[in-house]
Amino acid sequence: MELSEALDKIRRALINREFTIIVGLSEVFYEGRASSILGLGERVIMIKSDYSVLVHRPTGYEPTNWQPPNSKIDLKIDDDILIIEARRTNPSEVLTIKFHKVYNIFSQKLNDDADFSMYATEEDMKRAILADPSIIEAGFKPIEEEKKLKPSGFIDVFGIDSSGRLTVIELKRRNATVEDIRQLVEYVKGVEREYGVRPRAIIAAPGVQRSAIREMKINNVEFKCLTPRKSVEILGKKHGLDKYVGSE
Amino acid sequence: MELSEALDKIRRALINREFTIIVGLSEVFYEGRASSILGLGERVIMIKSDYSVLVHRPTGYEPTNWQPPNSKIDLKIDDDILIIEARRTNPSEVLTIKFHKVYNIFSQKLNDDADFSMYATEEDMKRAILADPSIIEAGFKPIEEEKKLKPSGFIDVFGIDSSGRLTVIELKRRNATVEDIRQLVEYVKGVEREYGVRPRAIIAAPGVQRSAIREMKINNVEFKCLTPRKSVEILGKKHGLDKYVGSE
DNA sequence: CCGTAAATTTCGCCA
DNA sequence: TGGCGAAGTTTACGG
Repeated sequence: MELSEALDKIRRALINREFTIIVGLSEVFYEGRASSILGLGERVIMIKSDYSVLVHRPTGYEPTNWQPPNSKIDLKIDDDILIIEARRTNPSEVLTIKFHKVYNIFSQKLNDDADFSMYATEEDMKRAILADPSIIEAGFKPIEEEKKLKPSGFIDVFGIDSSGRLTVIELKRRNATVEDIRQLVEYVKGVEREYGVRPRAIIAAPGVQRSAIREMKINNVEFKCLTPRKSVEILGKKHGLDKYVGSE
Repeated sequence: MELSEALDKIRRALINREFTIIVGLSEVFYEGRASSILGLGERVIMIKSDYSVLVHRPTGYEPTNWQPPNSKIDLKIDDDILIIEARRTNPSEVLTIKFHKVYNIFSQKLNDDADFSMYATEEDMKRAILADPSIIEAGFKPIEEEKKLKPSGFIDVFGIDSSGRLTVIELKRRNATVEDIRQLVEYVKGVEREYGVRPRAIIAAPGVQRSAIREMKINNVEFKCLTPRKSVEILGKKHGLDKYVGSE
């Protein structure tokens, strides 16, 4: 495709805030928080209607380079090269894409107002505990969620156990790491500063990494197995899902 | 576009491991580590040559749904709906895209063997200190990089200061947070366990968050201002890399 | 705006 | 393969 024709097409598409996809042979440069250079190769560039820019190579989940929404996009042709420059400020960053060849351009105004719902998040685990505190243990009573601690941090679930002892619960939707345990221990210290008594500490997660177990023993952290999936079942959302997705 | 024609096109493209882009009206379902439902809307689906799948809405950096490389992709038409199913195992996850309409399909084999180079990373900061330890302070001598600690963790740079005192340096390419300071303090404790003496602790970063300053004072953590950009400059003077950086 | 933490984080390194 | 930590992390939700 002629580069001048490509430039016109892209310019029109951007003015109309169309979803724009450019396929071609390009080099990519980035300068901002870091710097990067991507040599000449065939790849796909997407410019979305919010003026975010993504550079995708033929493999991998992540874009190699990008610019977030509301970037300022400039187009020009220089020395038979189509240059797309996407700038943002704060932090000041510039993404420069140099197309040596443009194979194909697609652009279209896309309409997408659909709801996106995600289940089996850490938030669902918290809601399950609040809905049925006995899944932690019999007699557990939540006092507060997202309790703010003095210097910094938020306790996921703060409550009292059946013997009236203050209890700090940290939730993780994946196996807990040593870092997660340290975070929980910091919360324990925060509660101790505020109340003058050392609370129980419970990590509620699907599992615990080996290295974290050591840290748990040292700091008297208890483990309660709780998975995101189980939490969703407790919340009774499973039915809403499996009419769409076959359960096996 | 006829869905049967679309299916044929996509099937051929996948067999040939072409970069495939499908634009149309779709619903998206995900079931695996979590679950999600995305209602009917116009969006762009990319299937890369490594069989990774990305679902992009008209705005935002992130794909709303995806499947990583090497997913198993099945196509079928059911009730006048084109269904693309991408499965992976370990963890078991399935992404289901239901196209009610397909507006456009692009597919092409893309060739991209280019090098990707990133500068001004945390790794560059470490290399800069090893190349010129005086940027930490006069007389500083690195002993070890990425020193492994007993229970867990790696010290970025481990060394001795001009008075012979053990020194632990934690690097951050961005302003240090209270979590970063706590991580550093854990490393200090690890060194104390191993050597029986409490080392100096230095956080080397462009800056420090307000809340982190409190944590630094409590734990006697020192701050040394070092930016990724400055580090690259130092490396450039020593190794002639500056022809890549700052050339605009 | 900063601060805090989640995320289907992903990715890369290394044992 | 699993643990460990960085990332131009991004995104969301507070104050």
